[in-house]
Amino acid sequence: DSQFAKLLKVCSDSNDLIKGRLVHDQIRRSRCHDNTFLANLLIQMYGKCGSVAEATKTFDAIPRPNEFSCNMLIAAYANNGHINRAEAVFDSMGQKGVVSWTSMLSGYIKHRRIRDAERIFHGMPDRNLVTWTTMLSAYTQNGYLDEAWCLFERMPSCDMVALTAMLRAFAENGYLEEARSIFNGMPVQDIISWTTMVKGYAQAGDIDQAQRLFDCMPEPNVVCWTALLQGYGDAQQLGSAQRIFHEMPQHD
RNA sequence: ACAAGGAGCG
Repeated sequence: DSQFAKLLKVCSDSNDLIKGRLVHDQIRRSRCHDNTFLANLLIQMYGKCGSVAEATKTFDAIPRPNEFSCNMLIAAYANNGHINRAEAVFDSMGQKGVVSWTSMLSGYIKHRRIRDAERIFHGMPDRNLVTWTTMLSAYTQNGYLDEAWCLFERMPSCDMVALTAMLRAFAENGYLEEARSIFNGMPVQDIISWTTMVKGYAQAGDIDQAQRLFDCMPEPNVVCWTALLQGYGDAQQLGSAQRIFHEMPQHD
């Protein structure tokens, strides 16, 4: 059954509904057919693949759904435009943990219901780092830089995810120095924060600074290369873009 | 063992 779990995660990650259904068939015919753990992963897989009907059916077939089952279903609904159904699941839960609350928060944000998100955020019994960062992303992804910074300053703790979200918000709004100071203040920069900073310079039109930072990167991956390439494209420096394209390790 | 938050193209 850990093999099934691995297969289902691959299907989820690659949005492969066809393969996911095949795995589901295999599970049904195996002796793990009543395994709640696997059923939960099936809900997740169907949700990621956009099949709300099958996610619902799988959930309904679980004799005793646990908190994971409910949270997977909430996410499946919220991510596929059924916020009202997500609410119904949420309301039906007896004990609502911080993950359930945060999943609903995330659902409202994906529907751009920022006011509802704020209401949930302030009304929650508990908030953890993910909750705070989810609320932060509501602001950063919708152009509320002041609100984002205000929330960021009040966060009890933060990590790479929160720092990178804030870094991007500064960069996108033209505050490159503030973005850079977050970048420099990170305990250790990872590939995503590097790419976000490079992209920030490129978007601001400072392609030279983007290139300089890129040159300092320990191990640029294809995402970083593409971001830089796009920066040269936007800057109309097609010669440099071509050079970058040929310098890329795997240019396909 | 499984759930919620951060990067480019598609």
